[in-house]
Amino acid sequence: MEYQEAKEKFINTWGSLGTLWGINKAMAQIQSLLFISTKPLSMEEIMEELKISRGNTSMNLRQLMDWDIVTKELIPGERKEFFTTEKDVQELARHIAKKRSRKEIKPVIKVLKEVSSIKDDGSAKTKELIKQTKALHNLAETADTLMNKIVNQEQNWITKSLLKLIK
Amino acid sequence: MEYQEAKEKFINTWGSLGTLWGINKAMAQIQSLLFISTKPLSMEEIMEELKISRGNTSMNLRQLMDWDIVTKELIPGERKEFFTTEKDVQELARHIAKKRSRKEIKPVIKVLKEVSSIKDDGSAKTKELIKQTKALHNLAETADTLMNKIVNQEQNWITKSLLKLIK
DNA sequence: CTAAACTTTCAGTAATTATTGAAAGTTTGT
DNA sequence: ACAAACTTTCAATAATTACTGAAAGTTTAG
Repeated sequence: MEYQEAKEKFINTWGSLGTLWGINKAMAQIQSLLFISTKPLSMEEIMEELKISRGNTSMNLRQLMDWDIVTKELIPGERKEFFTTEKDVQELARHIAKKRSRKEIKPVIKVLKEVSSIKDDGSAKTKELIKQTKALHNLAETADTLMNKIVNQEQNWITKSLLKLIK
Repeated sequence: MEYQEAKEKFINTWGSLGTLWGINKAMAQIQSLLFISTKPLSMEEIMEELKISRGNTSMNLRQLMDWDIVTKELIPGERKEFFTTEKDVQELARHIAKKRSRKEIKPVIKVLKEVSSIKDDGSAKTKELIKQTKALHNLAETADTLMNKIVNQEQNWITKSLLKLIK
């Protein structure tokens, strides 16, 4: 496989994976393009490479910056803006986990807590609702905590020793 | 909050979470309905409760069964089919993790391996592609392994001791 | 201050994904 | 074997989500 083919394969695969997990394709592709680029890229270059419009590029770059995954790079003497992505996969994972945890998981955990805290009126239906949402609340909280801890670099020794332990 | 309100809140929240993570709403809602039900439900009952069509119900039930999350229950004397979901959250998580790992993560890991194995032609671009996809491959494999191990009940003692360790 | 160089916004449109409903298919009791 | 009771399939349609392109906005150099 040649460079160009490998590059396209990577960008496409990453794009489809994104789609499957609720991340839009263009966003995933822009990120992956930056991820393997040797230098910061301008909007022009991204548009050209991925064959997407200016508007689309702009909006998705913004969201990537909002996720703290992509940053603007100002190159002296250049008027255009250039973009880079976090190149360290650990950091990358950390940012994504943090964002999705805060914006998606935590609110659900909150609802689970509320629902599982309704007054037990003694009926079987209510008992079941409480029991099951409690279990789910517990699982969600555990998974969320675990994910955040694992992905947090300061505690990285845990990950390492852990992996040795269970692999 | 009364039972009915709590129930609706739970089903809706779960449905939206599903959507966010690439699982369709009806599917997530059917599962959550069964999850808090005290008895197996018929297609009729599910349709009625969630206000969705027969076709939609049928297709999503099939997919849930395909994921081994929902099973048909044959009730003696009844001609209709009834459905139940796995009630144990650990089991539930295990089934979902297993399925998504096999169908979505593993294929991506394979591509990452291929791409990161291209011949190094000495150019900076190629070197970067190889380096970055290798790092990603490594992360993806680690995360996938970890998730599967954690979620696998046989090794559950690990999860427990792990949680004590890091919480 | 002005114009060129660039970025953002957003209404309109396209693409994708989910849902319906009715016809076709299947199973079961008699 | 027949028909009632039920489920599945799938073409049509609706709903959602993503993308475009051009107008509006912003920044910078002179």
